[in-house]
Amino acid sequence: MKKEEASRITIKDIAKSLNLSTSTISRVLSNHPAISENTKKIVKEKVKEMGFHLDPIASSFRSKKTKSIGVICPRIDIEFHSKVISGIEEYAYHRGYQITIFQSQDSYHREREILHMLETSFAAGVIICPALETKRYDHLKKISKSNTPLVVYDRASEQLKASKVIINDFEASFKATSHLIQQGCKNIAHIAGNQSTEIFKSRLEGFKKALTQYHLPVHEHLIKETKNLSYEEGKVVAQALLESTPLPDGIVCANDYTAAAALKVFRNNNIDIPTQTAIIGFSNYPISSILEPQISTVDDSAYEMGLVAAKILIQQIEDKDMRALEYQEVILKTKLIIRGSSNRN
Amino acid sequence: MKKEEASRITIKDIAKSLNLSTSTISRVLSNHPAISENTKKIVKEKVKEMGFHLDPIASSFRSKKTKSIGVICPRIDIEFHSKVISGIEEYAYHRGYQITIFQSQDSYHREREILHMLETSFAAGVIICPALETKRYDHLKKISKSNTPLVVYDRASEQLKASKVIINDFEASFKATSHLIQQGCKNIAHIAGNQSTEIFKSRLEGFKKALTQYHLPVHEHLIKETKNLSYEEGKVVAQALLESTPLPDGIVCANDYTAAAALKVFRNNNIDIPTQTAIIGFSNYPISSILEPQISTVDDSAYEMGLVAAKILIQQIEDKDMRALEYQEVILKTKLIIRGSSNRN
DNA sequence: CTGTTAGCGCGTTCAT
DNA sequence: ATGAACGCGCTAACAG
Repeated sequence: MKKEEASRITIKDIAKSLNLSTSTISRVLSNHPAISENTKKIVKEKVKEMGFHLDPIASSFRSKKTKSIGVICPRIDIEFHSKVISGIEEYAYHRGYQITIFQSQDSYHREREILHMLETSFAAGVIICPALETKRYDHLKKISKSNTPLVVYDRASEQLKASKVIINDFEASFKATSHLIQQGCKNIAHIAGNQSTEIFKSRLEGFKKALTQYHLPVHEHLIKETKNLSYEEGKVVAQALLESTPLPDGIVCANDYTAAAALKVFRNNNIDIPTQTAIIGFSNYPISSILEPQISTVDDSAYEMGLVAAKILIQQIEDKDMRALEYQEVILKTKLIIRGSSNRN
Repeated sequence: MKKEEASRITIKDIAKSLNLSTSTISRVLSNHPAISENTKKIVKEKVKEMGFHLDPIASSFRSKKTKSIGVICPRIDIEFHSKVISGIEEYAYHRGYQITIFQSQDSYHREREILHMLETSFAAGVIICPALETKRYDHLKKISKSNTPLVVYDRASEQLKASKVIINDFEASFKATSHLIQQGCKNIAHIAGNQSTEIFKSRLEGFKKALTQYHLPVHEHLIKETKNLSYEEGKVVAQALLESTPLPDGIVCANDYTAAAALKVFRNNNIDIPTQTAIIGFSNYPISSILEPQISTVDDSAYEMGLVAAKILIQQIEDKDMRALEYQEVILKTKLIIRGSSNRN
């Protein structure tokens, strides 16, 4: 009695049962052009009949290529990143790629470690939002030089020459500020993010630019920097703003948590929003549409950012012509969402 | 002139440079017992000196084992799941595992497809929160039988015999309801989740049990089922509750979005929260602590759920004794978080 | 258009 | 305690 090995069906098995060579099977399975329509059909039928699937590991081993995209973000459970990743996964899935996710926890060291791992495991490509701690970019350049396509999203330093998907934070903030000015605000404050991060610098710059453009003075004491734009920090700085005279009649916040905090602190002190002070946030988080009044904000296109990041990455992976390019930058549209907290009409 | 191939260093290279065989190197690298302390030391030094790393693909190819955990969830950008995944990643990372993430989009078909993929790519294990559509579990049983450890989290049907990490939804809801009763509520409503999902059924059951335990009547017209517990749906059913007489003096909501909606609708109609109507939510989402008054809720230990899921999965992967077990269930503690929306003292 | 041949880098016998 | 030799399943020259 032969022992019935319940072992995996291989390319060899179909080759044998069809009196063809393994290479032919392999070629059919990888859509090689030089294959007759007829054998193509026969092979595909047999493959289905026998329920065969390529062993992806063996395949990667041989070709030194995988279908796996490494994604590195600071933390997965931050709304913005989870939306981006959702977009990446959705696009990648339909293109037959898997995504492997890592959290840098905003640590430069951990980020390097992960990148090194990805390099030695033949990741098809890497999508990354650099850690806050990251100020040098040689590890990114290194993986890029090792012929692994790289796309950076959101926090993309200008020093870093690599493909990027970003929003125009400067312009978004400029638009938000201009909107408040158009609502009649003349003494506008800004709750800013950590100024060691470029996107928050840009938001501050956009804010200032709008003021000067409309010939309004920039008051440094109305610009409050925070460490991480948390709700709690927001309350502290909002309290400080509340005590400045004259009272700011508008606040541009670098995210929705601080906007929510400002809204709460001001309302608790009987300042009417938006007539006495108008408020606008940034990111379009769920809370912004749940609070009363709803908070105006800038939609940051997070899901779309992930979609596009995956798209240009896969383009670079699959299209050799694209590899010739140094890099490409995609700037996504942002959308001003005007709600009760700033609408005086 | 020799061509300097910048090719990967292999186990062979260190073998040669040390006059040892490749098997010895391999053994050192996998902590084989039958190796002298001395050669162990020598090899390890050389490995470090040459900056060598095992090729994980070749290694997987040979051993039919990977260090990759497949994670399937409905959507990544739902707060609960992003927290769970964050916990999984954190634990897995420190144990040397990578996580590959998929979204089922609550589709049974897509879930099957992913699972099949995972099976043919030798995933070390799988962590899954089944899709809403999933009513049959043969695909899960199949992968489990194929010797791939499986852990289910959150939505774990009782029919499904597999390792699980869950919270006791029944008890959590019971506690939440009891709390309202202790605050003096006697005519309590429930905004329920989709009753085709077990966890939401359990929350409804826990709600009913608390009422009967305290000898309060269960009024069916005060139980409002929703499709997906969205904020918008919450507003609709809250409006309906507002119009019922007598007015409910307490509302137990199956999540925080509907609790936020109830809060808003009731307050807009000048019902004082919590004195006229007390409200409690479920999940401890950020909004619950930002609204005014803050919403009482039940913390669902999402991050910890991920941590534990990864832990018991890796245990089953690495410890053969654990494989002998049919399965294990872990029930996590939930914590009642009492805030302004229900605290009448 | 198709077959033949030769490994990829590693883990694992079976020797010694 | 160590080495020699084999082959996992597949792809990619090179032929023909």
